[in-house]
Amino acid sequence: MENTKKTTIHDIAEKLNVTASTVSRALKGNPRISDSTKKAVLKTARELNYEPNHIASALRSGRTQLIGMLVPTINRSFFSSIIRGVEEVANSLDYRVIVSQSNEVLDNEENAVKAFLNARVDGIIASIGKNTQQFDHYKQVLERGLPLILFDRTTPHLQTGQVVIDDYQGAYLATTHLLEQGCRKIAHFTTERKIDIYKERYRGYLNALQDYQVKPNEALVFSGNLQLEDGRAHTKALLRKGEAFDGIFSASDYAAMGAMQVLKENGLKIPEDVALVGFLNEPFTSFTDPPLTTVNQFPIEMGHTAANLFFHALNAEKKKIVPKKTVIQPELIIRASSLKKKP
Amino acid sequence: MENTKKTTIHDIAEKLNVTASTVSRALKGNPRISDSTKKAVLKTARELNYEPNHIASALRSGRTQLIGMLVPTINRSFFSSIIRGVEEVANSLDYRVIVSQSNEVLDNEENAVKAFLNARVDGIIASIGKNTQQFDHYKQVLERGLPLILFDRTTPHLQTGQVVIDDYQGAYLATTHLLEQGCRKIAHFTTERKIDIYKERYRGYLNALQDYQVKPNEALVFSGNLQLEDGRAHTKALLRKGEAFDGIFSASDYAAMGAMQVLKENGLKIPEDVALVGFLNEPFTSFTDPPLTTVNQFPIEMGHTAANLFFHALNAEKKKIVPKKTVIQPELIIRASSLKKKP
DNA sequence: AATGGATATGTAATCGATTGCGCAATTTAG
DNA sequence: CTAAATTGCGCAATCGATTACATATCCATT
Repeated sequence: MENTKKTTIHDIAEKLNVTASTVSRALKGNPRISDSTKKAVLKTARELNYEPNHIASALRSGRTQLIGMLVPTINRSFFSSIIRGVEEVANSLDYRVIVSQSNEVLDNEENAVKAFLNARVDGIIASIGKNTQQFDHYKQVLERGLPLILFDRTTPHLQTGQVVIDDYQGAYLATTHLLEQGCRKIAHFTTERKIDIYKERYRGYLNALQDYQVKPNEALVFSGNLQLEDGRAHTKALLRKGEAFDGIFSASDYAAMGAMQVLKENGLKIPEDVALVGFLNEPFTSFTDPPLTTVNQFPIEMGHTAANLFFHALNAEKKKIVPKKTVIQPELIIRASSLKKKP
Repeated sequence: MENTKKTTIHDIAEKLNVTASTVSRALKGNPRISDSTKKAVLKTARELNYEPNHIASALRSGRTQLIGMLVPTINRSFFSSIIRGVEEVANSLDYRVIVSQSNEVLDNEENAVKAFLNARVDGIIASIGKNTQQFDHYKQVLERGLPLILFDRTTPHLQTGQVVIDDYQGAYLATTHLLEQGCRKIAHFTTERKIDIYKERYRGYLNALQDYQVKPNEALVFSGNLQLEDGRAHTKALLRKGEAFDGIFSASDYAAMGAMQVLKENGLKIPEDVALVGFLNEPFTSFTDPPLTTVNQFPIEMGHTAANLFFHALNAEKKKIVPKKTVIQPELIIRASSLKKKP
């Protein structure tokens, strides 16, 4: 209904016999404009159902109020929760979030960043691909002076804001918990991937063992892709080898789930025979039987933090702030899969 | 490196001694430009590392290459998968996707739509809130002549493109499957919500019973919010009442999960004593014990379809096309929770 | 009365690309 | 060989808001 034409500041200006610049200033609360005209402008703006054209504003001012957000996979709980967290903060500040996914492919990653830049986003929040070793596309972002915040999957090759959880601590908590439950032969599922987070989890595992005077056993450490099938294969290998084990700390919930399946198929009791701990708090972990003990990464909070860092960097602009790195402390969610001693 | 200044079509024009309009046309492949100048333009564009400014283009042309996507909750598997599907198609056509979430709150929904319009998106793909009964904000989108595609949660109050799954058929398949497994006293978990999809599932349930000459029993139908706790409560109520039942078809996986928990807690065997079928194919359903039979809604494909409808509507523009409604056929995923007869 | 300084608003360029209109130059038709 | 059509490109306005700079008015100061 009403006019199909959108009203612009010129329409308001005409109606009030002032110029568009006055209207623009009035709408922005410029102190050089008298209160009376400000009021009048606001009033007719409302009457004419004025809505600012962000595109025109963006062209002139160079600020689009858009954040480009790049994740490996949109439809994975961890990432979609982070998107949610970012969206919540961005929305409250009248910013909007463009999402793209890389599917862990460098080419997609580069194209997405380029598309973001062409869309003239005000900055980028991203988690880098598993196999990405080349960071020129991100460097371009920084060279343009745009804020870049990395989360979860970060790299030391980029001097910029980062949000990660303390993977070491998460793994340490998980392993310590197994040790406290009486486990002494604890297997670990990890990956060869050159991502720091898995190295950190491995380190946490080793240090926990050390702190309990348990000698690490290389035969209990398995490397793969941390998917369900990997967990199944590792567990079968463990059983086949006859290597004694009474606990498994998997760096991924999926692999832990694979272990749970194979253990149950072989008539082993969880946690009595083998206690099990995963990592990431995937939504399914509370629904397994027994429910899976895991490490919560607080993804929504991670999204909030990433967004806050983003806006901090955005406001600092040229002031050359030192890139901030925020480390979120994980939480061990203890469920039945590892709880031998009833409290 | 290089210039910090972005190169524009004017820079290219200057270097070639032509005007910006010629450059613009050349880049767009306008047939009125000779092949030789086109080649020259392309060449220097590459040399100068030219990247088009979408904002400027958007202001003049009125097309932003942006799609506003509104979902109730970003971090739910069903919705994030649809976002993924939309993003895939949009990306391949050089469109970008802005996401927002309503959290099922009308106010958020209205604000998100308004924000999309202010960002001058080329159209909107949305799933309406559970409690939304007021559609003026969507009508404004249509009045502006922008494409609006609704998915999953739709309404007859809006004449526009829609993508839904055949909820009736999904429920019919599910219930028929239980009947074929020998169940005759099948409970149903549903909701009072005024959303068509649940009514359709109820209808599918009833019709399947009818086709098998099973008389519906009102005492076996439970209405709630379809969350885990609701499923638990309904199942406990069933057991308490002593109402005999040998199967449950839940309109949600979460409620089905609640049922599974309570049944197991009460020493009942699944599927021998009670066969169980859910709806939605939540990721956790394959990890429960026993794995949960459920109905696949093909969310990624639904996203693809929504995006395709969107672009169809976008290209049709003023040609006043009849709003298309696409119905996706669901698939029953049969797992151990309902499989009494081993095939 | 002349000068200075606020205060309030106007002028016009600008952001970068797009596009209707116009006009040469060249080709084709008759 | 001239008129008409086509080809290739320039001119300039435009999208809507922003902003550096200029200007006008009014009051206060000396």
